[in-house]
Amino acid sequence: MNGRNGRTVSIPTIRDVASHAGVSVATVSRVVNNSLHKVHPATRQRVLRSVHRLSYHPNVMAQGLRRGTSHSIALIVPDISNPFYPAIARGAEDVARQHGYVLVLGNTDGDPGRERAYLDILRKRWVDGVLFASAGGDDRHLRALRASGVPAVLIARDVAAGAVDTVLVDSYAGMRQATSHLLRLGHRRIAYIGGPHSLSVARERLRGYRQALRDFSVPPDPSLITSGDFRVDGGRAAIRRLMERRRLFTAVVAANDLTAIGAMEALRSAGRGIPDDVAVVGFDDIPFAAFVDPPLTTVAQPTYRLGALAMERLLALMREEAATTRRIMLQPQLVVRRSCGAYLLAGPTS
Amino acid sequence: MNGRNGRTVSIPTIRDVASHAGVSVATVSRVVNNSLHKVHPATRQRVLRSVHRLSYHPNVMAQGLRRGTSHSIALIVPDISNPFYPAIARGAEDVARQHGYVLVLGNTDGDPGRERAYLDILRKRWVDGVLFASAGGDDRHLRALRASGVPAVLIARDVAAGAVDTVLVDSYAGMRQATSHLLRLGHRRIAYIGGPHSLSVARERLRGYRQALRDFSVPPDPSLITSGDFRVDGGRAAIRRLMERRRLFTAVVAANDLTAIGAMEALRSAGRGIPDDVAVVGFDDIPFAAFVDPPLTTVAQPTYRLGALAMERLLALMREEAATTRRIMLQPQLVVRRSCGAYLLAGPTS
DNA sequence: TTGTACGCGTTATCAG
DNA sequence: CTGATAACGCGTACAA
Repeated sequence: MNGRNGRTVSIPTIRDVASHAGVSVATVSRVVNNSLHKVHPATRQRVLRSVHRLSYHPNVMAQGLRRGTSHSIALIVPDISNPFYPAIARGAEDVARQHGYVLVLGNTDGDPGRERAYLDILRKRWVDGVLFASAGGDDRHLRALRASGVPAVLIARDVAAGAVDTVLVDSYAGMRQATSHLLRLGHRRIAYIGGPHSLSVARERLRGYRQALRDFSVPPDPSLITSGDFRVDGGRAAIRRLMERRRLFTAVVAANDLTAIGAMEALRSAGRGIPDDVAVVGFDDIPFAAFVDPPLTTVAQPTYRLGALAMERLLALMREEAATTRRIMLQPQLVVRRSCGAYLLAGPTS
Repeated sequence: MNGRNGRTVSIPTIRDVASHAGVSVATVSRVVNNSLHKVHPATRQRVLRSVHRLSYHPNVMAQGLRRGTSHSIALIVPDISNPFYPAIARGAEDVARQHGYVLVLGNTDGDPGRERAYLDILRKRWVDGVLFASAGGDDRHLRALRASGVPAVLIARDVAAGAVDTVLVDSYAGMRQATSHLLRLGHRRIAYIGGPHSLSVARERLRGYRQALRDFSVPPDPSLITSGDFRVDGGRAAIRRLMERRRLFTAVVAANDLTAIGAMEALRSAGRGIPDDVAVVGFDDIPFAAFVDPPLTTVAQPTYRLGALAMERLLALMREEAATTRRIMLQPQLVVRRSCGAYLLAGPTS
């Protein structure tokens, strides 16, 4: 009887192995843990054979109780069904699994209360580390996390307080790259539809747009800079505003993909061609730019790598190889799907 | 010292609470576990106060070791970055969290070896239950799982052997509904682009198409029934084949969204209008039908509910309320985004 | 109604 | 090199 559902499958313990091999539990433990403690090769073989014979696996719970470790790592995101996160989760899980850890997934909807609650739960569960995609710029939870001593890596979001490891995508560089592409194609009057100013990614993207103009010595026209809400409606509304005010532009840069889709829609229904007439650029966080019509050139974010790298960093932290806290910036990449100059780029939009 | 990273935050144990409240550990245990064992109201209050005062939380590891339970549930999917799964994960996690469980996420890429390996890991970890989205029709792992006594619920896939609880979306009904809609609009020559015959969902969808024709007394034309690969290319190729052979049709039903997109593309580049000329129907598993141009009417799968329901069923199973193994079929819903008769429907495509 | 003491399976310390 | 044994924190017979 092992307490599992009435089934009476007797799972072998370290003691079973010990008696089967005719040694003590201590020796078995030393063997299975590759302890630096010397153990006679012959004995080791005997033990190993018994382990295999009984198909013994150490009880993770007991190990955890003893070592204060659970061999599990949490990934906390606002919402896994937001298309920005699944690839991150996949990257993180792949690396975790390779290192013998399992991934615990938590959704917070970006609600600070739920974020805090989850962090509490994880502490209770002796999670060995946390990958945290916070929603807001609020860093109090991080402080708490830090204080509790659980290694943590922040992903996809920037936080003012620099005392925590971070892995994110370079919004600034991405948008600079996208805007430069339009400029190289000859566009000079490029409208910008940004995101909410409260989000650092939105601010960074705008900065990238501005820098690109500067690079090409094009004076920025404030009347072409408007902002949306990272949703389709925002893009639609922004274009309508621009057209009502009779602004002239030959291209549009949108702060994310949904905004770009809204913009394209509004442009089209106003009778302007895409992309013969107007080039649209967005910053996409949803991997479906290829299926939009017309298919959009995309500055894709390396979300899988982001997850994988963050996990690797976290593991390093857990091994105490964390000499100093780092801030890792991944570069998004321009994926040209058509030559005419319409794009999408990507970033979390919640 | 609690073994966590050298931090010396002393986490209170049940003994701390006991001494703080001036009672024995047994009493504390009885209180925090709402044991049926009688305990004096006054004593209970004292204990509760101490618990709160010290912010005591039972050590999950120790509980687990003692009770053979981990308060965690695994969700095993082929690939979380396949857009069909994130909403399922979200639904499952929401329900799990409400019941005090955490969700462990695993990706198998549909590889039987990896599926098996993961199931092994989970057994070792004393996971309390498993939500399993197998890739193939292979049910050996399920047998193994079943044999190990871990409660399990199969999701999104059908499996021949009926001895396991299953929650899935009714592919047959969905496709019948979609096809009927086209028939009601007056279409009679409706091409069908199916999925790989090895997948039961593909077979079910074809069956739904056929039934709809029968419902309307339209004799099925075998030359209009072709098959794809659940990818964009398959849809494209299928349409080209049909047109090369000069088949006449006024509508297309595709077995999934990507196929439908390919079909639309091929139709358009052949100079046929969408949807004025041809109505396209797919079965979509990727929630972006709204962003395709023209936006597609969709028979959407209730993936969130699928995850939530499966988790609820699993919890019932774990509470041994599983009188008999059940097979729960969720109905997909037609979401009409345009009146003209172009659609997408959804299902897992891996 | 409350308390004592054992065991869950491991690991680490200390003697041999 | 090996073995006995004391924790780790909790739940629960059993005794009081």
